[in-house]
Amino acid sequence: MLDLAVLAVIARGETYGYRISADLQEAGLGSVKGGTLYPLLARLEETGAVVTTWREGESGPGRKWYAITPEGRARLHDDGERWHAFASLTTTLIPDAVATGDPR
Amino acid sequence: MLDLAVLAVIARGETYGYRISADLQEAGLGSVKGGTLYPLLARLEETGAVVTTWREGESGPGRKWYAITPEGRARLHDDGERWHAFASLTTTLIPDAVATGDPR
DNA sequence: CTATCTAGCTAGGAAAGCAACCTACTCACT
DNA sequence: AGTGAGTAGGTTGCTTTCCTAGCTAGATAG
Repeated sequence: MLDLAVLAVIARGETYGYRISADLQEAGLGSVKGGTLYPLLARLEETGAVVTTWREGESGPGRKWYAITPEGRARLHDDGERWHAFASLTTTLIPDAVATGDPR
Repeated sequence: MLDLAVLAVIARGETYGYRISADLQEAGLGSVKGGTLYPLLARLEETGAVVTTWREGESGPGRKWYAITPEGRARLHDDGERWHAFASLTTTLIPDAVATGDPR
């Protein structure tokens, strides 16, 4: 699922790992740790959802830039819909149950 | 997360493992396997979210009935809200990104 | 008497996340 | 000159979760 969120961030424009982490945090998804993010990004690259280019930093260390591919965009679209369907299902199932037997 | 869905099903009324599995399937969450469900139910019981009573079957094998506790209901309420918030965040993040750069 | 359905459970392995740690570069302050 | 903070990338090892596969056992149908 996090894969999807990261892919969504990359889809908004070419970016790099450290900033993706900051963006996710800002979006309210909490701090995604390095041990989570970098293996995840490597998976996205392996499966062809993104491509990377290394660029030396004018100031600070070099950055690995990630750009989404057409395959990545297709995956974002499809998995996004499946995620949406799943989220809808659960968010109806759960409050229903809370209401059903809630004796307050 | 599945914990939450199972807890939601139990909250609708006392039930047993095999039927929970069928209910989840019917709800559209796919078939939850025994190797997933029974350890999960054991966790729910260990953490006090549910209590169990064993009843011999009039027809067929005995069944272990699961009933939700007040603690379980509180957890369903709290975790349900957190899940809802999370689902809302992601479902806005993802279609936004799909729309942003979609060049069809 | 075997097959199938109901019902519960275990064992083993794969995947994902997390905490902790490491490298390396830049800049500011001391 | 040295220390610390911030930026940026990465690895290692642990734990949890889920799945596949299998087991036990009662009831029922062929």
